[in-house]
Amino acid sequence: MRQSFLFTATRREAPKDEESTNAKLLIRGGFLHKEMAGAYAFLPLGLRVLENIKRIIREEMNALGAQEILMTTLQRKELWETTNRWDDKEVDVWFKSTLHAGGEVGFGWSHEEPIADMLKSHVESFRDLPVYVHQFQPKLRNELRAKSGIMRGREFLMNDMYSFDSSEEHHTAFYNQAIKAYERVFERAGIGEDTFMTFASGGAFTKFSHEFQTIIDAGEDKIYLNHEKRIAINEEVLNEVVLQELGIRRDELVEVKTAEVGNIFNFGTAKCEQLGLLFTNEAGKRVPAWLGSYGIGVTRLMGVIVEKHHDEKGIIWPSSVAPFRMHLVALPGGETIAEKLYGDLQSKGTDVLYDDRVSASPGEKLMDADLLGIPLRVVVSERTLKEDGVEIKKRTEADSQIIKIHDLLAYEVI
RNA sequence: CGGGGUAUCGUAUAAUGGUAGUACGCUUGCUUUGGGAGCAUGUAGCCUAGGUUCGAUUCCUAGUACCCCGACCA
Repeated sequence: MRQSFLFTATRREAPKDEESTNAKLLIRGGFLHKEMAGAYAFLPLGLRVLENIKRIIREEMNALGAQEILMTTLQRKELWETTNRWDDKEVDVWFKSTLHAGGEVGFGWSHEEPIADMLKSHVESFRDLPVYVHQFQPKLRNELRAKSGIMRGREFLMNDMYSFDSSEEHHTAFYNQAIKAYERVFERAGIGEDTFMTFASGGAFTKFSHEFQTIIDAGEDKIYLNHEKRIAINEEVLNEVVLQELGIRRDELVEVKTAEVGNIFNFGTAKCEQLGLLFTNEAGKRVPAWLGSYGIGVTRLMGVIVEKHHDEKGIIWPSSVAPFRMHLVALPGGETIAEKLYGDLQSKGTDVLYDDRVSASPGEKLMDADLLGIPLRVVVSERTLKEDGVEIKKRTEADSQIIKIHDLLAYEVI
């Protein structure tokens, strides 16, 4: 893409109404537009990043055998009443509205109920199970306080997956596979090293749920972690019994601040029983399915990546989620060759942003390149052409090098 | 929802009970070109409603919006 074509502007200064690093940098770079507190629009560059994150998640969920669906944002009051979760006293994040035609609707903050209910139309027998479904759904939550940029919004994108199994054995096996899949997602998204599966409170159905917590200063959670053993415990379940069960001593754990990027939850058969998602088993009996619920805050994940990967100059995208793999920058004297290279790179299929702006000064272009954080910067200028070359510099590194022009096309962009 | 704070050109900010200034941006022109170029030129602003006052962007009250801490959550 030509940068002259991109309608978004970069900003020298962060908006005064943003405190969080992720929002400051993403708005300065033109990735995001703030619509209101807790609601951000994704502009072309931001959308590219978001789609890259979604692609990683989608691939891993597909590999688990989950089929992608898209449920509705509008939800039925009656359905949520069956699980006693319509009342604002039970769920305090509901956005609700009334229909002109009469009746009330809710805006989806979760989709466990609608999905389980929907499956009643499709699951009759043990032969129909397992069913694994996932979706990328905007969630609307009437939070009392939105904060931390896209790490905690009133409107955000979630990947939620649900597993319906016919037996505890199958259910547990899938649950454990899902843990691995989640670890791969965070690894691929560039935060694997600092993301830990964390034992958290399990609610009414099981002892534990499992959270995926990323160490980060801007985090809202506190966990107790043993790096070597990679055991992490949310402070909400930290007690002697749990420590003993996990075979770890309190003094082996350190307290760290984290952000929760994922959560997986075992509902057992209770939720399906409540909702009447029953199937006929081998013995001809009607029994409830085993339900697992698995969430990744996709937009939060993007925020966490920025919090994790930036410096004072801007964002440093992991290449797996970067809006482009290469940033081709034409500086004075290099315009003609840069044009040609852009054409060649495009025909080769390289994912490249080309700074062809004639109005921007060299300094401005270089500052913008750092701010946008594309992994590989390629500068073409009079200076590099004297050596019959282009300058390449990784965003993660301070030093640049000159390579020959014809070598650029063979350069493997990672 | 409890507590604290803020609101001034597009952005970031300053000052002021009586005429609102600066920087960046943007316009136009000339000169420039490897870390947000220079000179000139033009452009554009006091959140809303009440109150106090001869007079309010400024003081007071309320509202609204936004930020932070807490509580709650991907």
